[in-house]
Amino acid sequence: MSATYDPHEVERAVQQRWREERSFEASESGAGEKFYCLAMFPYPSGQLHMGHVRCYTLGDVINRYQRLKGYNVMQPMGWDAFGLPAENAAIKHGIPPAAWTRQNIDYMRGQMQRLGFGFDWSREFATCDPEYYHWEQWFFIKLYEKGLVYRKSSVVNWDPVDQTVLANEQVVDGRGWRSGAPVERREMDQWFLKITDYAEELLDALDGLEGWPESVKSMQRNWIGRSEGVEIDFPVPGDLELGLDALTVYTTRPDTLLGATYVAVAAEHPLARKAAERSAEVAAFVDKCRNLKTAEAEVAALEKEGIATGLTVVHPLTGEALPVWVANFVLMEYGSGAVMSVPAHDQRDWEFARKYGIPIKQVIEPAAAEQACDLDVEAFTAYGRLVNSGGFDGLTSEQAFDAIAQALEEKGLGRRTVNYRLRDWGVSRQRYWGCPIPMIHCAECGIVPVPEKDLPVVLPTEVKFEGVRSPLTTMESFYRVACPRCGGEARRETDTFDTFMESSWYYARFACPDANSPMLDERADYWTPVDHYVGGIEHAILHLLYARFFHKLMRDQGLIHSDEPFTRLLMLGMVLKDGRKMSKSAGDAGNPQALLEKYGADAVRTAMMFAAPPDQSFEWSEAGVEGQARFCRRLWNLVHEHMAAGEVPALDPAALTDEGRALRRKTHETLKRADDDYGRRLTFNTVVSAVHELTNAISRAAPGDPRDRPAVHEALRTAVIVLSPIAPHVCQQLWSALGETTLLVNCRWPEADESALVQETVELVVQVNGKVRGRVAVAADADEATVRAAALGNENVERFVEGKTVRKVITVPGKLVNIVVG
RNA sequence: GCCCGGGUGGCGAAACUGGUAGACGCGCCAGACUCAAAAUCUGGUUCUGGCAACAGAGUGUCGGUUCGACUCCGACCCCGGGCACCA
Repeated sequence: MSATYDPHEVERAVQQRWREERSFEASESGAGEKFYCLAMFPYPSGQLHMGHVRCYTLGDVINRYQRLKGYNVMQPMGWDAFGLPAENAAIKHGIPPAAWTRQNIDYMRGQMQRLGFGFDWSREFATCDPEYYHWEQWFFIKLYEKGLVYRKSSVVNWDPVDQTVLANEQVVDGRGWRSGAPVERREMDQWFLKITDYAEELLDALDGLEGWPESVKSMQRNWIGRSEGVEIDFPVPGDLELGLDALTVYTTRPDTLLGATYVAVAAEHPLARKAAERSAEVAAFVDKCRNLKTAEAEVAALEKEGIATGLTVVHPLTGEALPVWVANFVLMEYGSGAVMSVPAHDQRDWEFARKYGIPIKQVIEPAAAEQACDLDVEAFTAYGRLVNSGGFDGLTSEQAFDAIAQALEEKGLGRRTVNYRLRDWGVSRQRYWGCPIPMIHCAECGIVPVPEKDLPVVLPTEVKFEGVRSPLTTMESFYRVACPRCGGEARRETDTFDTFMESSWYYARFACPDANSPMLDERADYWTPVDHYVGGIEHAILHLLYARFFHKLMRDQGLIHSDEPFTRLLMLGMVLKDGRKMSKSAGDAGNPQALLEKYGADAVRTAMMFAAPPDQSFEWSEAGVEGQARFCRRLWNLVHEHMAAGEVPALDPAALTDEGRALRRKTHETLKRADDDYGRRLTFNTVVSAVHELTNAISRAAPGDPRDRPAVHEALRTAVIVLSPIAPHVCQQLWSALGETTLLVNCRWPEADESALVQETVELVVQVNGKVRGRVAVAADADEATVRAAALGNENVERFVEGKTVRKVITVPGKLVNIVVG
C-alpha cells in the first residue's frame, strides 16, 4: 500500500472490493434482524446536486452504522423516472424522453457509485420500466373494482404553459410548481382516488408514528384538516320550485345558530344557479365568480362580495325567514358549498354584513368580564355564554354545541358530522411521459378497464413531439382499440398518472423487484415497513401522505400486512446555495463532480456530514471539504507512522502509563458518544467532531512511551471503525493497514469498555457565588469534606471568600463545587 | 391570523438530564521548515482592560425562578417553514 494518501486510488480499490464481494446485496436469509434503510429515490434530472449528496450520504451512514450493529440491512436505489422535465427536454432538444431519461440515469448511477454509496444495485429499477408500472396499472384496476377509483368532471387547475392539469398541491401561490405560470380554471373529466375514505385513519395513525418528527405530523394533520361540526338543514319554502327541500350548511359553531341572519352559497351552488335563472343581476355575478382565477394569492386578496338572490330559507329552530346570498368567498369544494352566516361571531360574516347592511345579532357574550366584546368594532369569535337564544340562554358554548345539535337531530334538521379539508386525489395528467391509465372508453359499454391479460399498457417510446401536447392524443396505433367487452371500436385513455402514483409504492417493490404475480410477494412483508426513511422536507406532506395511503390500500388488498410504510423518518433540511434551494438553482453550481475529482468521495462525504445536523437547512460552501481532506490525510499518516514503528504488544491496561490510560479513556468515551449520536440522536456532525478529538488526542500521545503503543493502536482502530460509516473508503484501507483482514463492512461495532472510563482523579470547577474562580484536582472517590477543603484551599478562591461568611457549599460529584458567601 | 422550527464568536457549529459557554472545523494572525511560495507542523484567536496573573461583560430583548440558566417560566422582537375566505 502506498505510504501517501491518494483518495482516488483508495476509493477505486475499495469500491472494487465491495463489488467483487457483493457486500451490499441483501437477502432475506441474511443473519440478524432485518433493517430496511431507504433514502428517497431521485428524479433523473441529469446530474446529482449537493442536496442529493447530503441525502444519500445520510442514508448510507445509517446503512453502514446499522450493519456494524449487526442488522441484516437492505438499502436499495432506483429512479423516479416519469415526469415533466423529460418532456421539456424532448420538446426543446428533440431527444425522446425515454432516451433522455436513460442517459441521465446512467450518468447519475455513475456518480452515486463514485461516492461509494452502499446500495444493493441488484434491486434497481426505474418507474418507467413496464415491469414496474404494469403493477401500478393492475392495482389501479383493483381499486376501480372496489369503488375506490371514480371519474368526475371537476374544475381543475390548468397550467397554461405546461398544458396540463395540476393537483392542488402542485399549485404554489397560485402558480404551477414547475412552470411558475399563473394557474387557470378549467372543467375536465378526471380520474380520482378516494383518499378521503382513509382520511380518518391517515389522521389517527399519526399519533402512533413515534419515529416521525413532530413537525411533519403536524403538517399532515393540518393538511388533512379535520373539524367537528353539525350539518344543518334550512328548509326551502315549498312554493319556490327550486328542486331541493332544504339548504344544507356545515358549521363548527352550532352554538351561534340563533345568531344567523342570512345564509350564503357558493357561485357554483345549485341554488345560485336557480337564482341566476330568475335574475339577470344574479346571473352576472355568478358569471363573474366563475371567471375568477383559482390563483390562491388573488383569492386571498379578493374583496368579499355578494349579491342577494331574493330567495329565503327557513331558520330550523326559529322558523324565521333568512335571505340567501351568493358570496364569492364561499367554496363549493368545502363542506356543502353553503354557510350560515353569524355576523356577530364570525369576522368574515361581520365584514360582509357591515358592507351590505345585514343585521348583526349577538347570541354569545364573554364568559369572563375582562374579555373585550364590542360588536361595533369587530366580531366576538371566542367561546362564551349564550344570550338571545331562547331556551339555550345561559349555556356555555360547549354545552350549547351539544344541546343545539340534539335539538336539530330531534327535528330531523341536523346531524353531527366530521369534515375534512383533504380532497380526493386527482391522478389524471394530460402528459405523455407517465404511466398510461389502463382504461378504455367505449361508446356502447362506457368505461371498460383493460383486461388483466392485456397488461401492461405499454407507453410507446418512439414518439415525435409537436408542441407541448402529449403525442399519445394523436397516435392512432395507441388510442384505437377494440372494446374488451363488446369488441366494437373504442378509444384508449390517453391521460397518464400523476407521478406521485409511482413514488407511493416503490419502497415496497424494492423488497421484491421481480415479483410477478402479483405486484408484491411475501418478501415485502419481510422487509417492510421501512425502518429508516430519509428525505427532503419538501416531501413532508404530499409524497408521505400518498405513500401512507397506498400502504393502507395495499394492506386492504391483502398484499402487505402492516399499517404504515415508514417507521422512522429523517427529514433533511435543505441545502442552499446563495439562499436558494440547491435542486432549483440552475446549472453546474450544485454538481459535486469537480469536488470529487479534486478531493475524493470521503472528504466530500465527511464535509457534508460535518457541516450541520441533518434536519437543519444550511448554505453549502466548499470551504469545509479541504479541511476534511486534510483530516483524512492526518489519520492516514498517523496509522502508517504507528504501524511503521513495529510490532504492537497485546493490550494490558495495567501496564499503561497515565497518558496511555487517559488515551484509553478518550477512546472509549468516543465509542460511547458516537454510538449514541449515530443510533439515537442522528447527529453525524458530532460524530465527526468526536473522531477529530480522538485523532487530536492520538497525535498528542504518539509516539509516546512504548508501553502505551497498545493504547494508541486501540485508539486508531476505534477512530477508523467509528468514522467508517461516513468515510468508508479510507477507513477500509486503514483497517487493513492496522492488520485486520476482514472487510470493515462485515465487522461489528465494538462495545465500550466501562472500566476504561473510570477515572482516579477528577478536576473540579470551583465557583464562588456561581462564578468560576478556580479548579482543583481530587480523588474521584473523595468524600464531601475533602472536596470542600480542597476547594476552599484554592488560592484564587481564597481571595473571593476572604472576609466573608460561607453560607452554603454545593458540590456536584465529578463536576463542581459552588461556595455561596455573603 | 393559526401551527411548527430557529436566533450562541469573523463563519459552520458544540454544550444531550439546570452545573466550566464557544468543543470540533473553516478563516485569520504569528512562528518553524523553505532562496521563495505551496504543502506540512507548532502556537494564538468571544469582546473589553492588562506584559501577565487575572478582572469585567457576554448565548435576540425585557423580566422571573434558582446556590447556579444557552437550557426552565412569563412577555416581546426578528428569521425560516407549513396552513389559510375551511364555515
